[in-house]
Amino acid sequence: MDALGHFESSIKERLSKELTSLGFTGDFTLERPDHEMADLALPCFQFAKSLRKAPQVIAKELCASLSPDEHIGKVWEDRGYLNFRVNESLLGPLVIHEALDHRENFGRGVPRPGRILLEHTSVNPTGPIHVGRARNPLIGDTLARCLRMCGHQVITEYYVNDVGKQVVLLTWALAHLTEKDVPPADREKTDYKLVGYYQVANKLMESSTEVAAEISQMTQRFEAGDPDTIMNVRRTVDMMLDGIRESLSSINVTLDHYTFESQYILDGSARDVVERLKASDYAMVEDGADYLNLEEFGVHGRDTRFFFTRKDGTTLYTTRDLAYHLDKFRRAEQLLNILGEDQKLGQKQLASALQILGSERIPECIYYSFVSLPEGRMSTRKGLVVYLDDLLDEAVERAYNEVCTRRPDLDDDKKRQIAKDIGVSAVRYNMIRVQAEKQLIFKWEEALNFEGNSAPFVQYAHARCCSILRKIGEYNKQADLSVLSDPFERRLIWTLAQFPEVVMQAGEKRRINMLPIYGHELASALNQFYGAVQVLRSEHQDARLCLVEATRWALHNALITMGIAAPEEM
RNA sequence: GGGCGGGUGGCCUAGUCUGGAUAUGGCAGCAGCCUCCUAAGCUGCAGGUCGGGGGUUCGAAUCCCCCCCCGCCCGCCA
Repeated sequence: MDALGHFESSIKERLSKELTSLGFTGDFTLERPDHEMADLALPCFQFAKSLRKAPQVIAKELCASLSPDEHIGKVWEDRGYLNFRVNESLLGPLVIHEALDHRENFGRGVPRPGRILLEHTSVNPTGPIHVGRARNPLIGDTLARCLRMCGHQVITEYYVNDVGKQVVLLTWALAHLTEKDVPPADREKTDYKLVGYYQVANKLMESSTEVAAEISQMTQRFEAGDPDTIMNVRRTVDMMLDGIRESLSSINVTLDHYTFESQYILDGSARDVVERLKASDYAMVEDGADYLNLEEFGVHGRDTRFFFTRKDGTTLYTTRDLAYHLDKFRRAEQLLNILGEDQKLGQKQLASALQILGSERIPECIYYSFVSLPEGRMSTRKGLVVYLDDLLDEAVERAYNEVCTRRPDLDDDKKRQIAKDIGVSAVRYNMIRVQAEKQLIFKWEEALNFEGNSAPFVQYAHARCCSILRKIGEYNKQADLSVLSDPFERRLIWTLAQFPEVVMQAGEKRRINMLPIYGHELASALNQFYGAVQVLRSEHQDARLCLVEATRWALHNALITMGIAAPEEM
């Protein structure tokens, strides 16, 4: 357990004893109020009824029976609350040494059993990734980092949609068209180039019955499981994926595995799912097409019918997704999916079908709302779209201009490196700082914010720590830390002490937006300390250096957990 | 029509699961702070019917009911 946890549980235990002797048994809440007020607080209103005493009286009685000890620094009563100040002469040294000893691992949880397979991104490989879709990899990658920091073993995976008319059409296009048939691409990247081929082929298919027939035949061969056709399409998709991977990599997202949907046609497991579902009590047939009746599973109205084959007997996307989930459960104990909010019904149906198939586990899903533009929903066809690559370029360029005006002393390579660290991070931070369910309207000025609640703000605080530490070189890490007692130092220590708990909560509750919130809070505490307290050449230099370095590690680790660079200079 | 999710100062947002003290920050605005460890910073001011209405409670942004607004879904597509 982390330092703060020891304090909290010790105080809670003592309270529990005192409450029992007053006649109260059961659970109670101990809260962390605003730090100005107290470190921990016990609202005594919750005991008033069963003890038949006024809250103020209870608080006073508890206060009288509790004296400061190893963990309690101060205890007092205030309008029905029992307030605590933790024993700061113990907490400070404990937390600071914890950070100084563990450095990159400060805040890391103990290893936990069981593998988590986290599926994220999984965008259809039909074109470059746009900012609407980018929310998925950013949430997924950040959650993966966070869970790993918590001590979990996490495998990340992209489920590649290489089945369907769109990708077949694209494959046809690559076989029958050349560069001169298509308009020039916006970028020298495969995902941009392929879009032109797709558009031209799509027009051809609409105007020519011959082309349409060829594509239809290809699709049929594909669904019949013809290995050559499937591998051919897969090669096309892989080209598209190269471009997507490049974009993901530029925002610091990489995935462990890519699983192709067509695999479940090739290996017959989608067929197995069909056979097993057909044999179930919930299976029905309409006009040759099979479906499940999910009325018993709480799926209402028209949605109760969940089709898993076409009338020609071929499998559907959802059937293959079932095979995929059964496969995933063979590879991991726990499944996590990051999905757009449009997938909710499908996942409900999928979970029901998994139960029918006898699976004891279902995936846990995290849904996010779509990112739209002020003009409306993003649409490639309407040209209402902002590509991730363009956003990143713009962010890095703006960051470069900022670096040039602020740090003319640096050489150009250094400036470019810092610009990249800052620009990319600003975009990442802004996407993950808002809870996933909230709908997001993309605005350039917000996405490129470098001040206030932003990545550069947190990075800047980290760079400030590094700058101080760089100037001093060696210092005495065994300095007496009890001298750290002014309000800014105490505030910083208190915030620092929260870090392990924040990582744990962010991971376990799947609320990664706690990370940027905390990062901002810690950076803010450091900046206030920095403005008010002299470190170098001060009376308490070494003790303060310990605090600065401890803060440096917490900031560093918070940034890395968010997938954000932690530059030592900016 | 049904289901799910969101609604918090001009704008963005935390807190809602697990009810508690003056509702968290940021942006924009106004007023200050660089002979001193990086001013991407700091200090101060101003700005709020927590969508609306009922209810439960000693106490509601938080729980329950009704309503309003916004988003998403309701294909033998993927």
